[in-house]
Amino acid sequence: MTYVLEILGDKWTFLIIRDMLFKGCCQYKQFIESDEGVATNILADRLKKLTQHGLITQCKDPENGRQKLYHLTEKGLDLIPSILHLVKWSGQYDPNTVLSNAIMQFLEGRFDEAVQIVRKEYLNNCHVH
Amino acid sequence: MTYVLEILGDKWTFLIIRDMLFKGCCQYKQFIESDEGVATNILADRLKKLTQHGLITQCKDPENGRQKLYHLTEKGLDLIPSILHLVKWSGQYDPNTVLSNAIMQFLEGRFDEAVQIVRKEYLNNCHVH
DNA sequence: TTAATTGCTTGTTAATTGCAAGTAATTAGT
DNA sequence: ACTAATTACTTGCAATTAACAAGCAATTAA
Repeated sequence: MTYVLEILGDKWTFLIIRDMLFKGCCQYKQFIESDEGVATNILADRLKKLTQHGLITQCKDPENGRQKLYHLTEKGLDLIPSILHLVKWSGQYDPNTVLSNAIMQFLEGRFDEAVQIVRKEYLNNCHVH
Repeated sequence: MTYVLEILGDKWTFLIIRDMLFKGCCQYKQFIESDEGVATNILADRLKKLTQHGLITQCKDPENGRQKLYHLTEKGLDLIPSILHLVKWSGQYDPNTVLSNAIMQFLEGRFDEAVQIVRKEYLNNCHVH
C-alpha cells in the first residue's frame, strides 16, 4: 500500500493517467492543455517518474520527430479497476458530478464489463500494443 | 474525479483511512504511532478535512474524556472497493509486498466478498454504527 | 495535588509547487 | 534556403506547503 502511494500519491500523477485513459491523451502538449493547469516542470517530472515506475512508456512519434508518444503499460492499465471505482464513488457523492444515471447504473450493475470496455477502448485508440 | 482528488489527493489522508480500516485506528495517538511518521499538525489538519468532507466523524470517548474517537461514515466505507483494488495492485507489482498468496488469490477470485468482509470487520470492531 | 496522557496549536526551517521565461530539436511556410 | 512555429522540455525564483520542535489546555491516574 505504501507502494501505490509512492507512485500515485500525487494529484497530478493520477490526473495524467485519467487523461490517458479517458481522454486519449498521449502527448505532452495534450496534458498541458487537458490537465487542470499542470505546470510544465511538474508534468515533465511526473511523466519521468511514471516511466521509471513502469506505468507508461515514451517513444518518438514516427510521423513527427519533434513529438513524443506516451502510452500506458499493462501495469498502468491494471489500475483501471481502482480508478473506475473512484469514478463511481465520485459519481455517488459529488453533488456536481457530470456522470449520467445511465453510466452510474452501468458501473453499479456491470462493473467488470466496464473495466474491459475502458481497457479495450484504450488499446484500440492508441495503436501501439 | 476532481472531487476524489480534492479529498483523497494526499498521501496522509489515504493512510489515515487505511489505518482505520485495516488497523482499527480510531484515536489521534494511534494515528501518530501507526502512520509512517505523520507530523502532528498535518494529522490534525487531515482529520479536520476528512470530517468536513463527511468521510469520518469525531466524538468524545464516553469512557475517557480526554480522548476522541474517529470513525468512518458510510461515505468513507464506500471507498473500500477502491482501496482494496489498490491493495491488490500493490500486491501484484510491489516486489516487497507483504501480501500472502492466499490473500492475493482471494482478492483475485472473490473480490466482492473481500469487500464485504472488510466492511463487516470494521463495523464489528468499532462499536458505533 | 502532582504527574501523565491525549489532542491539539504555534512558530520556524526545509522542501515542494507554481509561474515565467528560455532553449534545443524538428518541421512548416515562403 | 531561411525564417517562423511547434513540441518537449529546463532553469530560476517567489509562494505555498510540509516537517520538526516545542508548548499548552483539558482530563485522568498515582
